[in-house]
Amino acid sequence: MSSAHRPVQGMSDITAPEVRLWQGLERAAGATLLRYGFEELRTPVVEFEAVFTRSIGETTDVVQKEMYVFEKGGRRLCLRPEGTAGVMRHAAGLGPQETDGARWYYIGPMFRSERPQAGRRRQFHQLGVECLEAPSPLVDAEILALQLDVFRAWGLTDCTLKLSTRGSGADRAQVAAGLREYLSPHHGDLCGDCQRRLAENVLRVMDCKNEGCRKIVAGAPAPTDFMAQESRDYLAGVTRYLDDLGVPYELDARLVRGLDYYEHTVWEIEGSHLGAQNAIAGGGRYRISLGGRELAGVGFAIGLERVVAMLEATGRDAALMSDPPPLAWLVALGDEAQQQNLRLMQELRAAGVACRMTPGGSLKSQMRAANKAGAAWAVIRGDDELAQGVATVKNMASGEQQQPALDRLAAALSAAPG
RNA sequence: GUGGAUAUAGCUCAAUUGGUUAGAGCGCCAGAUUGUGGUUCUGGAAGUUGCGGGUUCAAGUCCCGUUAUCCACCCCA
Repeated sequence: MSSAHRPVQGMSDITAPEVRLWQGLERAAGATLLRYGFEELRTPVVEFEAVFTRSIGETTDVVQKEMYVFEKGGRRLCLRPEGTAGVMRHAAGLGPQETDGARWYYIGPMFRSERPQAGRRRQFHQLGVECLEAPSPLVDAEILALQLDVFRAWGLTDCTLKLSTRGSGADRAQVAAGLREYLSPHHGDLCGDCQRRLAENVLRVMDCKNEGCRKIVAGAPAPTDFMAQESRDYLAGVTRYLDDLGVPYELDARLVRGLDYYEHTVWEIEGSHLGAQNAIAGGGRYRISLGGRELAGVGFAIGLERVVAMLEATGRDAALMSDPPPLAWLVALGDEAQQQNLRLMQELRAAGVACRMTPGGSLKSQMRAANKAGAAWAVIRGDDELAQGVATVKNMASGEQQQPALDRLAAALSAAPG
């Protein structure tokens, strides 16, 4: 395996038959999203670096060490590491009457320069939605219901919704200060990572897998204890609507969302059969200032590689894949038949029949090619057929043969193979 | 960015304490009395053992470096 024919580290080709699963995912999700009034928005993969640094946060790992940044024409550009910021960049260029109540979804590749592992690629794909309606627990609940509806459309019902709140911008400082106050006396007992987190991102300490840290964290006050009543009421509103809709969820005060723009409702969806990276989606309410406009919305992003992995691990991938149409394989005996088959093949395609041919070779090798490709029919023509104006049609599964006239050939091949 | 494991034919894997020309299964290609695929039989092609150095009479095997893959950490979908 030389590097000449290998993709870049952490990026991969998606080939048949798996690519048909990807097509099925898009189809099923698109149908669900349309019922919620979402339109697709396709934004560029390349954006100005500032689009992300300003919204995701200068100090986040995504910005500091994971973005593919480059300079072109004196401008700092980058490959998008996530979808929300680009959509908000688009929205910032519109007037309020165009963004108010806007509902967009996107699907496409994102790029983060991390070390690949199970469920983590440098180029990965997300399906996300952004909803710019006026902030309300009702909208948050609806978007959560939508997300689970998308998963249901994919046949994924064994997912766990973990829900929490980040509070308002003002709350965040209170939470961080409150948790630091509790954790600081235990500084020496925390793991090395957590000693660093204590200064940089206290919430992450709550999420640590280390045994000793977990014990300390177990006695810690909940982040919500440091939030304003208003923020707690907002979360209570979301859960009330979720209860009403019969949407199951788990409140998880230790849930951490890494990007700066989140406020209030945040969530994560955990899948199964996935290894260490078991979150298949994340979302929340956010507030982003770009181009002089402040935009508030709620949305989520689904990691499609992880969804694909889960579908494949649980054997539910086949249900989403549409079978390719029955294939007719044109087989020629002799140059004259070969030449006429090319024209016949185009006529059959125009009539809606999927077909291919082998550009030469013995009858046996052409038949072998037909079999290898999984063709439903072999359409054989030699001097006899040309003279009689017919084609010999062999059903590859049953071995049965018939000889329809050429004007009835397309009809014969459109019928389901026996 | 850090750590562990791995790297031999298209694929999955062998190859004794370092010892002839690196093998097998599957797959691929061709043939088995003139125009028929799959099963069977016969034959064939296919490898700079990831790459580069080193040790040795001798390296797929030992040592160093490097690249990639897988897994985990940090972080995140």
